[in-house]
Amino acid sequence: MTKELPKAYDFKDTESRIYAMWEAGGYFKPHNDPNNADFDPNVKPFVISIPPPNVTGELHLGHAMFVSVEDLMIRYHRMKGYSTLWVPGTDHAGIATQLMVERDLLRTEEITREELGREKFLERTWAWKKKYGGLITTQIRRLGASCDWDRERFTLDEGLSRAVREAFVRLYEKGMIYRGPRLINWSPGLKTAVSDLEVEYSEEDATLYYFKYMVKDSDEFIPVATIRPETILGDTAVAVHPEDERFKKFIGKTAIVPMLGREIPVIGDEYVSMEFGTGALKITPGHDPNDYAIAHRHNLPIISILDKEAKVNEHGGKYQGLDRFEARKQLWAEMKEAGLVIKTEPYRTTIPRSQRGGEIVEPMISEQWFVKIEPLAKAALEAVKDGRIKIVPERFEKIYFNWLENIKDWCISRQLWWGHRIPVWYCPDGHMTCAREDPKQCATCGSKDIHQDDDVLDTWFSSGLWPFSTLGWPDETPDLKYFYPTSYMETGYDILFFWVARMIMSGLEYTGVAPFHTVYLHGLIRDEHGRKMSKTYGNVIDPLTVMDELGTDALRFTLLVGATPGNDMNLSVKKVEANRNFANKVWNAGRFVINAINSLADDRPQTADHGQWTLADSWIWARLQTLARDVERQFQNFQYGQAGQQIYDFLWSDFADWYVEIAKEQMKTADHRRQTAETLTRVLDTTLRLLHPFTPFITEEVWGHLHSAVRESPISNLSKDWPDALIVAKWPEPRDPEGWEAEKIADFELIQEIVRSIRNLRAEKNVAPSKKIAASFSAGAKTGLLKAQSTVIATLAGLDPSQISILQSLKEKPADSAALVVGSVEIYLPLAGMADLASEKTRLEKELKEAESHIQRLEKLLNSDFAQKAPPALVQKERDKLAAYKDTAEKIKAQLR
RNA sequence: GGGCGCUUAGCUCAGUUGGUUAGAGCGCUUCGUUUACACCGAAGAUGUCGGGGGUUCGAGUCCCUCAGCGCCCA
Repeated sequence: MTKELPKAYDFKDTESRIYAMWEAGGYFKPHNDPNNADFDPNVKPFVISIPPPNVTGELHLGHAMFVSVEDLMIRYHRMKGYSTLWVPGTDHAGIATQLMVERDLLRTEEITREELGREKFLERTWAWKKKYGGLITTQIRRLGASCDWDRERFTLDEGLSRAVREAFVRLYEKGMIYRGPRLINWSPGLKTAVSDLEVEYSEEDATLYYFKYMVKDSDEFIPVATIRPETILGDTAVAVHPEDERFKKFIGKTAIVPMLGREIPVIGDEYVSMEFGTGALKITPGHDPNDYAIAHRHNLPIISILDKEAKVNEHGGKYQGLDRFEARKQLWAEMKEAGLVIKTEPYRTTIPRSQRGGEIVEPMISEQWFVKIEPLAKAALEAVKDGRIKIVPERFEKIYFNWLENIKDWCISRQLWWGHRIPVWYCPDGHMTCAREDPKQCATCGSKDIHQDDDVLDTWFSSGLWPFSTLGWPDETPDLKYFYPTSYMETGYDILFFWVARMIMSGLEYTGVAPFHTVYLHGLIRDEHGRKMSKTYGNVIDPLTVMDELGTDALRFTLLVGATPGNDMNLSVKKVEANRNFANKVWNAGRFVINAINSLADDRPQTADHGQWTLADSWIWARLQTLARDVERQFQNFQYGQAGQQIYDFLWSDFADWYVEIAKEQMKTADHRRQTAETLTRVLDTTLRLLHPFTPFITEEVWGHLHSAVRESPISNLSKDWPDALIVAKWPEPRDPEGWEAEKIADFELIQEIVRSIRNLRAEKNVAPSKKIAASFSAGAKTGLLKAQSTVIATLAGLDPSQISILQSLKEKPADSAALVVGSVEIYLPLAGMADLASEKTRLEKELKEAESHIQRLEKLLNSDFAQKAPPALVQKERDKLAAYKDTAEKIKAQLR
């Protein structure tokens, strides 16, 4: 006998213990490991690489989301028998981590990274990583993540760094990487270039400044408008539309840059819109992408007027040294004095801001490294177009195509210290040496005086290699050979371009195959009213707090069931609470079943073998099989939320509310005790298996108790092929119906309807729940069924079993009784004194009206084209319904007479 | 400017080959402490499925259109 389980599920006591048990049991490791002697290459693997979180980050709901979904995918496939591997790891997150350490240095030691020096700073950052790097993985464990921690990777590990180096050198050797001065997005706050993706555009209030571009040797001027007056200092032309009657006479003339006096040409270009602004455009190729393109067409010089901190440089004349915004103010004031100003007006426009720091990004000419992206993008496009990779939900494929079709070369160098340093060395003559191993001398001239490029690579360059670099690439390791390509890539749609697209490009380029065959994208999590969670707004939900208060399973179930693929979800603690209650329901259903099993050992009479299956037994079994089929289908279609909801409904409504209540009665009879315990066991076992990927802790815990109870019981044969832990139990495979199910379900549903209508009437008439009442049934064709189920009906509807009469028909209707009509069954409840005749009449009239409205509706339907054109089975179904309503109506009418 | 998504009960949302009385959780009303569970049980109320048009025997579901909200790209 096991000892009594507590009334409420205690997740605090359970979760860490269960996780430790799983990990110690080696269940997170693929059962078929290519590094072991007994490896079988024919066993199918299922592999996910984790989206590596920032190594120094802290758990947020985005992490909780992807861990929940991926763990569900992993557990499902593990139970299905795949050799399942989930590769965990973390990302060095260049900018974010460096900023964190810099901030800390400034706060604690009032020292900048420049003052400290590169080497020392990197030492500090590694120390920081050591200190905080384990936090996020610990938190991911708390979510129940069943990843193979022995295979954990970090993007700056030796192996992964080698992969980065290899990837860079290969591209370099193929001529797909180049270095040069180009117009890039410069983040003055971070003092580094950032890629196009790292710039966000926001619509803001700005000012449009109108001023005069004086034409040389004349009093005439061309009016020009700009948002950024300070860029006037870098103008190298004024452009007008060649057809513009107002200005075309100036084409070929010379204009004078305000305050600097520099002479620049007036050019004609069709890019200029005659309607917009003044119709004339100042051209600043050093600080505007469109102007940059125009400058190329017209061979204009390019002047850069800002330095790395976005202060005006030596090209800005007297404004040198001023911050860009300060320069704007001062220049404008002085232009006003010089009579060059026309007007200013408020203007709404899009402002480019740094995704990280939030400050305004400055387009600037700068020497950077780029990847020629077109051939890579083309291959990545093909892989999705021809179906080698499928994106779920499908609509994101369009978004993916659109991005790749318009992609520009990728700026991969960053002026940071924390990251993979660019593997290129320069000698004094400017020769470049790009090598897999650190070179000792220049490959061109042999000079020993070489130094490595100071820049590091974009963090996403290394994340792009993640699915294969984590498996050992570029070495042909057993892991790489067996587990690559991986199976699903699961992540948020917000990094479709940043990460997913780049992984696809890299995978195809370096390994020749798509790195995964399915991309599953989940949505973002918002607060309960759909607002973005933000610290300033104070609506952030901390997953750790939620787990502390309501349990991991409740959080996971909420995230999994509340979301549809690719759609954002609104989360509230209330929802998690509801699912905490569900966990408790699972616990108590389990407790009931275990008690039932344990009770088989007592000395109450029971048959050794099970008797005839009862209607309830058959019904719950049929329902369970339907559930298994539905869940399987939903999993195949990535409809995890739907699957979870159905399991929830089955367990709570069908199993707990109906079957368990009936089982209590069945357990009292010698003939049925044993089979009832068996059915309870089988159904709970299967349900726990189906539920396990959603709520792994509670299911494992309950299943463990169930397992030991069964093992020590007279029905121990049921568990003979159960494994040691649910996590590796066999997934319930769907089976085809055997043919008997529909009838049993229909019969049981009639019983349910009868019970409900009796309960309803009792409630309406305020009959005390404890009061057992008599009942007469006129059951017609259902007499046999009702007789067989009279105990069930009596128990559930609060009838006195000794005062039930079930007959084909009643000669006359019992006096002083309230009548109920359920289909063709009439029920009489002697409620003398409780039910007055007048209200009885009203109630029956209401029911009659309802039945008649159905009759009307169905007759109309069946007289329409529906009868000819709809599938015959469906038509028959409606005909049957009509017959039933007619029967019901007749019986009610008889009552009213 | 282009594209995508959302609009279903008071709130938050499900609803995938179109099948005929539209579901859940929370909230609300009434009753109940029966030996799995009050983190519970029983009963109940609540919807012109954003508006309009179309296809169809049949539309929350497909098509067109309009409106509001949100996101992505330029």
